[in-house]
Amino acid sequence: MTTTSTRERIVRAAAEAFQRQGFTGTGLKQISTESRAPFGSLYHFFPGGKTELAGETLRFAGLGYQQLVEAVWDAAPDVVSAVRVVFDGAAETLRASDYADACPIATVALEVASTNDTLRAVTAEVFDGWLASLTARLEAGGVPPARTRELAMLILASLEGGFLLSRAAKSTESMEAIGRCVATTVQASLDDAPATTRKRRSARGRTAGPSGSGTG
Amino acid sequence: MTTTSTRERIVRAAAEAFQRQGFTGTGLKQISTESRAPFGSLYHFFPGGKTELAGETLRFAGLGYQQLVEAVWDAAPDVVSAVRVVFDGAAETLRASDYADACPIATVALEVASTNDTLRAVTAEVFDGWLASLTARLEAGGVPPARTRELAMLILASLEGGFLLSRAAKSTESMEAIGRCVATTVQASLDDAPATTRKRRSARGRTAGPSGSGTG
DNA sequence: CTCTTGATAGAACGATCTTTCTAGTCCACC
DNA sequence: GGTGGACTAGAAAGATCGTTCTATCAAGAG
Repeated sequence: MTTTSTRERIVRAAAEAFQRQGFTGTGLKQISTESRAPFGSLYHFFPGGKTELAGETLRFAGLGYQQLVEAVWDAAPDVVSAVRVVFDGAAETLRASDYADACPIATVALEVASTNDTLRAVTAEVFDGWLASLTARLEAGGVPPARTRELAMLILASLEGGFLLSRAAKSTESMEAIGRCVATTVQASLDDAPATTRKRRSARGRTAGPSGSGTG
Repeated sequence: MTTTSTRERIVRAAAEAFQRQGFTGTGLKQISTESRAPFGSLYHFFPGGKTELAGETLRFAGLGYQQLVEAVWDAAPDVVSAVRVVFDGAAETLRASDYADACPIATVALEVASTNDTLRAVTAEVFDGWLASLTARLEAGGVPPARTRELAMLILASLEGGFLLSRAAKSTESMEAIGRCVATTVQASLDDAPATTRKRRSARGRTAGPSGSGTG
């Protein structure tokens, strides 16, 4: 209990702080306070200091967000409505948190891209994981294999860009509009596919139903 | 000469530093050193301190990037190739700068979104200007007015997301793939348009020519 | 000439940052 | 039942941060 508890509280508090204030904008003292962990414990669990803590935090938050998106995606009846639900969910999260909760690693990723190669590599790993997850789901949903990876990149980039624009404007208009555009593009990739490659769960006229079933 | 020189050197040095290291990651001392401006001059020209300097820097860099994109866009023969050229140009800039030069305000925008409402509002203004510029150019290029704004949002968000993914991965693969996807989507919006609304400069089979003419 | 004003130049200040270090506490295990 | 290792707790150190302050300089106005 104790073993996971303090360490996990630190990582969770760090994830939240890094997400909202970035890497350099977050002090270890704040993490110590908000996690109710003694200051010395930070360096006990993460001897590598702030960089090691941030690395672990990015992996933790990255995996958590991936699982969240996967749960929402897999509950949707087809890839097109999955895209819609993911973007609408992102918009809802933004609204509910007053535009504080967005991508847990994008802010840090941009900050460290040119200043800390260790952390940059971690963010690249996380994004790669997300892309692999999206690519697999697109292919399972009937998107032609030749297009799954570039569409996964489009979805992820648009989502990240949507977070950026929505947070700046304090409005989810862009996130919702972008979601519609991307959903249309994914739909088009299904229409282009030869009929033989289409699989179940492709969207044919049916609109997104309520996402009642699934992992929740 | 002297009047603009020091002040402008400060803003330019700040723009570069903020772009690469973010807001909290950049110290005033560094800006003073790299601009070869006396430290006192920073507070002479920007009595509001770091926030005022950052605000001016964001507006300056935002306008500069807008004009750069507009020049590239307007040199293209149609909207679809304009999108391609913009994304390819972004990829080229990333490569040429070893993934340091990307969007001049995205990093700061994410950093300050939840911590500094003054600067957040400035970033929102800049993005609004970019969106207005893109929207006008899409409409002039024959995109149905009902879709220009959401497509402008898609283009901008995808470009920003492309910068994020490309910088993290130190590869322009994503930027290029995303550009192709977005170009296809814009093309589709032209195909959907009733023939009467199509204007000159719409892409019909012709591919992107050399971008010889224009503002340069 | 003096006075004024915009700009230069950097010292000083208090706060905060990351890292390191030294104790003290708790508990499992020999 | 004492001993070792994991964890707690926070002080100390050394650097850097943003801001403020004073002093100097250059040049045009009266």
